[in-house]
Amino acid sequence: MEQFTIGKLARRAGVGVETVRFYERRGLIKKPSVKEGFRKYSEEAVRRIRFIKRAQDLGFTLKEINGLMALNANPRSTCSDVRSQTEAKMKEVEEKIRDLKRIKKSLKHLFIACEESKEAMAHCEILNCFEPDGKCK
Amino acid sequence: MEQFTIGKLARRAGVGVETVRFYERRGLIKKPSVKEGFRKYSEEAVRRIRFIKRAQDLGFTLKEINGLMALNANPRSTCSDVRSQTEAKMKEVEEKIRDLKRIKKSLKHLFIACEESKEAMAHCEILNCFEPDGKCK
DNA sequence: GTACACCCCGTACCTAAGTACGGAGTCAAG
DNA sequence: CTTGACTCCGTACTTAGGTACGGGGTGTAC
Repeated sequence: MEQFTIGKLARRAGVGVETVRFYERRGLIKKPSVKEGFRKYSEEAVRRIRFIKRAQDLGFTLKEINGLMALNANPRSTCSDVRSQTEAKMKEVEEKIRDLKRIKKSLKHLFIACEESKEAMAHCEILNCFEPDGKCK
Repeated sequence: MEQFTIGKLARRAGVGVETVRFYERRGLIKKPSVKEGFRKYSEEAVRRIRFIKRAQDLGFTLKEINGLMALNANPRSTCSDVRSQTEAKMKEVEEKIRDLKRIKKSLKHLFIACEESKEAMAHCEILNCFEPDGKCK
C-alpha cells in the first residue's frame, strides 16, 4: 500500500501542506504516526480531504463536516441522520437564494432609477438614501 | 438643529456605539468635533449610517460602500459611475445565485440517494465520497 | 560535501465586520 | 456627595478558514 508524505498528500488532494496540518489540528483528519520523523498517509487521507472539499463546495462548514464524519465513524448512526443534515442544509441554501433574489431585484431597481448620464448625479437614486425622504426601496 | 451624542445616534440608527466608533475609524462617517469632550452628531450622521446598513443589505462590503460615498463626495462623478458599480454587484449576485442553485441540486441528489432508513448507513451516498469510486456527484 | 527540496513544530498573521474590556472623565438626579 | 448612566481612548478578542514565518532536522543528487 502506497504511503505519502504530507507534501504528496497535499498535491494529490489539491490543497496546501499547511492546510493539511490545519485540518489535522481541527481533527478533520487523524494525525498519522510520525514514526520515522515524517507523517505517513494512505489513500484514505486523500479521500478524506477530497470529501472535505466536496462538502465545503456544498456549503457545509468545517464544523458541520466534522459532524458528518463523526456520523460516519459511529456505527449506530443511520442514513436518516445524514438525510436530516442534508435537508437542513438544503433549506439554508434555499433561503440564501431567496435573499439574493430580493437583493438582485433591489439592485436592478437602483440601476434603472439611476439614469445613464454624464451629469452630476444630484438625482441619482442610490444616493438619495442619504436624503431624509430618499425613496430608497 | 438637534445634536446627538454617540449613544443617541447609535440608537436612532439601529447600531451599537462601538459600531459607530468602528465606522469612524474606517472613515465611513466623519469624526465630528469632540469639543466639549463628547462627539456631537447631526441628522446627517443618522442618514449616513442608514445608508451603510442599506448598502450592506444589498451585498456591498464596507470598502465598496466607502467607494460609493467617495463618489458622492466628488462633484465630478456621474450617475454612470454609480450605475456601473451597481451593475457589477448585480453580476456578482447573479453568480452567487447560480452557484447556490447548483449546490441545491447536488444536495437534493444526495438527499434522494441516501434512502430513508434506520439501518447502518454503509450505502449512504454522501459517505461514498470516501470510497475510491464513490459516485459523488 | 554541499546545495536543494522536503519535513518537523509552534506561533503569528490575514480579512471582514464588528464586539468587548479596562481605566478614566463627566453629567444629572436625588 | 454619591450613584448610575453616559462618554472618552486604545487595545484585544471573536469566527472561519486558512497562510506565512522562523529555526531546525533529514534525505538525496551531483
